[in-house]
Amino acid sequence: MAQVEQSADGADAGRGPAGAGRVTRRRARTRARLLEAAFTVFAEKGFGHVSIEEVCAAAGFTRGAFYSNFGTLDELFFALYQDRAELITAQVTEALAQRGTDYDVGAAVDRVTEVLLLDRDWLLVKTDFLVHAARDPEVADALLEHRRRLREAIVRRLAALAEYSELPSVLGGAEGVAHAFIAVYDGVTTQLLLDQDTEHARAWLRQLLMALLFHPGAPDARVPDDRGPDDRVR
Amino acid sequence: MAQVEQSADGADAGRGPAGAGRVTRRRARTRARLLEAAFTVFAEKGFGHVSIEEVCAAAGFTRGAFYSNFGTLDELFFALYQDRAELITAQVTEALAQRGTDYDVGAAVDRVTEVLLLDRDWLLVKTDFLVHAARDPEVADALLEHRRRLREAIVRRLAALAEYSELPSVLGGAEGVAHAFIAVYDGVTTQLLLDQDTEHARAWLRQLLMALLFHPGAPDARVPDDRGPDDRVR
DNA sequence: CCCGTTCGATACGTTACTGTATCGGATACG
DNA sequence: CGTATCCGATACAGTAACGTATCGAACGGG
Repeated sequence: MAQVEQSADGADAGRGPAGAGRVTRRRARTRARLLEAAFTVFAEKGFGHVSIEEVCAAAGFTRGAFYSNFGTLDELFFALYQDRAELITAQVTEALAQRGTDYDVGAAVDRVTEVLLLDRDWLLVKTDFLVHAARDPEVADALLEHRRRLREAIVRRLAALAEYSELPSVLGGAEGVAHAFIAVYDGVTTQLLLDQDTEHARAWLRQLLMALLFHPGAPDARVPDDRGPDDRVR
Repeated sequence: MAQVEQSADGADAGRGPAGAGRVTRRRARTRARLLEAAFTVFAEKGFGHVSIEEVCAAAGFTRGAFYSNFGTLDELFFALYQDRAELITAQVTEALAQRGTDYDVGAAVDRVTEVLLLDRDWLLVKTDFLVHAARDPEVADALLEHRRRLREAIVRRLAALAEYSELPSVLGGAEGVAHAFIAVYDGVTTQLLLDQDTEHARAWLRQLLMALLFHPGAPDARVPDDRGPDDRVR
């Protein structure tokens, strides 16, 4: 399914005879309510077991409101993910940025895991979205882009850290470490979705990240090739 | 949804007035064909966007065959996962076991990643199942049990390895390393689902596993608590 | 305060899929 | 080879959700 509509503000995705949409205020509110309701319903039942009607009912609307704002459920899901992902990215970036008081990575790691693992509903929706993206290249691109931004934030922080502490070379510098971080995060998320033990997941994630970070750069460790890990679609 | 039916052979899950089911031969064949078809269809569209009719059509049956063998789509999905998971577990166990010629972990790692990352369809279905399990404790238990078996196989291999090479203590011995392996595997899987680059994923997984494995056990690395990672549901 | 525009509710026809009940052919067994 | 049983196909009724077209009310600019 094509996911166009990256107009500046992101509103006016539905139909609208307006070529250049007149904004309107109420519209934005109902749209927001729909997204909010969709988040709840998706988290509870999972995308794919949710009907348009259900979302509308949860938001206190009828389908009329939906079709006025979106074309398909996919489109709504996409918008929903974009919104939330942007939020998370901002939070993580901020958590990584605030290093006024301490140069201790541990604290930064804690702040980030807090943001990333706290909301189970978000993890559920995010995973649903992953499954969705895995079958649609356009959606996958959006998700990869989101991950790229997150990774960049991490890389920036790592670069700062590298000034006084060496990064493990086995993984290929800051980029590699950031990649590893995200992989580990994804892995811990998977486990958390199953055992529902947030505290344990956070502790475990912290442990893994620290282990990766303070891996003494054994120069002779066998690496399969010298190509740095990056995102390449197809 | 309750997932009972763990009768010895696994057949006779549908209805059947037979208290102790007469096996029958044809039944098993159609059941297998249904599962096979379901796998394909699920991989392509994702569970949740698949109707009973679709599965039946793909298998060359009508719904009569389905309702004779299963009660719900969930039930079929569960059976499907069980079958495949068992297969994978066996393959991995075997890949880990065959160490006659070499004591090089690298080779073992390669064999395992081969099994685990080769089949994209399986990854898709598996992730779908994860999403499903995340919302149903009974299903989650089954998945966790599968992961436990996999982990055990890894632990056995690591124990053998530990005889002549020390394992990193930061992660908490063989159990911890095995946990970390699985986390990393899950993480790489996520990335692979998005970028579709199997070769890269395998190389990257290998690199991460090796890094974890040969992490010199820095004894003073901060660990959040001394509790070893394990599976606790709820 | 008024009027044109926009938005969401309502009504309607349509479709896809469900679950059950029944039937005829295949199957296993003596 | 005959027969009781099993199993999958078929027919049927019912339902939930879809997408559209239309209408009245809220909205916001003048």
